[in-house]
Amino acid sequence: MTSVLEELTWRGLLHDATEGAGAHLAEEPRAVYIGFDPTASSLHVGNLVPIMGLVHMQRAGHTPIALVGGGTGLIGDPSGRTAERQLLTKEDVAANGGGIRRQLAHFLDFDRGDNAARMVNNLDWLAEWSLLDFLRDVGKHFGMSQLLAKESVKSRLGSELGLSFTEFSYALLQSYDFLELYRRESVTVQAGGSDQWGNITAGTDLIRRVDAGKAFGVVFPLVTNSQGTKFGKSHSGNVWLDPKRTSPYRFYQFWVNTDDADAVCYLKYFTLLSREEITAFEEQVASEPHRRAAQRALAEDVTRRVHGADGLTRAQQATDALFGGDLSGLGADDLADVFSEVPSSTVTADALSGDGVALLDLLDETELTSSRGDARRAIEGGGMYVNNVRVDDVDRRVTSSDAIEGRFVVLRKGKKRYHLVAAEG
RNA sequence: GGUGGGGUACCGAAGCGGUCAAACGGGGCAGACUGUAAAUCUGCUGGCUUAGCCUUCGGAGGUUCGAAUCCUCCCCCCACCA
Repeated sequence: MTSVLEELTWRGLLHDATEGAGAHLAEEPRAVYIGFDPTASSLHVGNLVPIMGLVHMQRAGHTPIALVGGGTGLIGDPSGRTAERQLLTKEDVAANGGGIRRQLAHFLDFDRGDNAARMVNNLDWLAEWSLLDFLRDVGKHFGMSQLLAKESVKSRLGSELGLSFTEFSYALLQSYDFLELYRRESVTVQAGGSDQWGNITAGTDLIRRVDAGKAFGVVFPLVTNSQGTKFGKSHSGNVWLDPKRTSPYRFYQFWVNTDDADAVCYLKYFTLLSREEITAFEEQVASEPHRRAAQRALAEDVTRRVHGADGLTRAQQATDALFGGDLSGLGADDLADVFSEVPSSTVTADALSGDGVALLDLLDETELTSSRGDARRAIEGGGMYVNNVRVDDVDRRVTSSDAIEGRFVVLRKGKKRYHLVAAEG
């Protein structure tokens, strides 16, 4: 058995662990679980740390169990939340759980003999409880002073937004999940983000009290970037693992754009590269930063895992074409291929004939600019390009002579944001 | 319930009868330099049919030639007292 906590430690993935967790995990194969909130039908890059946590557990010989909070998702976890949550419907939760399982399959092996990953849904056991039984059998073991002392509860009680009884009860449900998994699947370790520490230790306490059992908790750090801003957001919002929500191209670009200061850290977090390989990249970042070898390796590794070799290839082709600069060598078919990853809109071929259509009108149909005033300013500021040629006239018109092979016009704002306009009809 | 302070654009925060689409800072966007990085510097940052016009300063009325600024009522926050 390799020591999984040692592995997590050098990768910077270990934030805290309950006493004895390291020895417990080093001793023999265990079952480890992490809960995922089914608030959306897709996971996003913010979930990658816990996912990688499970990956490391499986590689070390433990059995990873992903719990989808079908029951708890109906309640909502107050941890790290400033306001009461919207409640999800049961149908939402069920559908979202299915999406999450498909994505986890890219990371975890669900077929591997001894320690295949498993997926469980806490709705399966939480739904069976009656309120009276739950209060008698589970609630009885929780002291109010301990519950009130939890950071997530304290901060919400102090704020004007308050905390409903529903969300307050969340810790009981999560604790009970741990107990249930301890009993039915012999799960002895729960992992999660550092914000889950309170919920996890509440679970280990419950197991000790009710079953006199030993259970452990391991938590990962919250990922930040060197700017101290939130990780996992791009200009278009969350970066999702679902290619329908975030195209492989944009996903790849998200990683390529990682700061130098964060690149090595992210390689440790999000890839399975060895210590030696990562050290080599660290040296490259220092000696020849302009090559951006670490960022490329990071983007390549993560994109391949999430979107497959095929998705990676398409993302890289698009990148080469777009950042190579010159579009003139590309035919319409190449363009269509490359830009399949990029947002697009259509215009009728008729509209482009003669005087064509005002660029401002064309931009109205895109998400490149938020208003005509915004579009005007972008052009005046020299930040707008047609077919990679800077536009210097606010009243620029786009005609059929701009359309490559009569089919496509490429709009670009700034260095990186592209939009493809297809002529139809 | 009483007293005092306050609600201004994405956020923080000035302004307290005209020169206010509203200082300044942050954030965001773009440009320059670079390496699709960071830092730095520059410009922009309500909408539109853009030398002009329209809608904004908690809400509704009012005074005035003219209101974010004055008055009335209402709503909401904060502090202290009860």
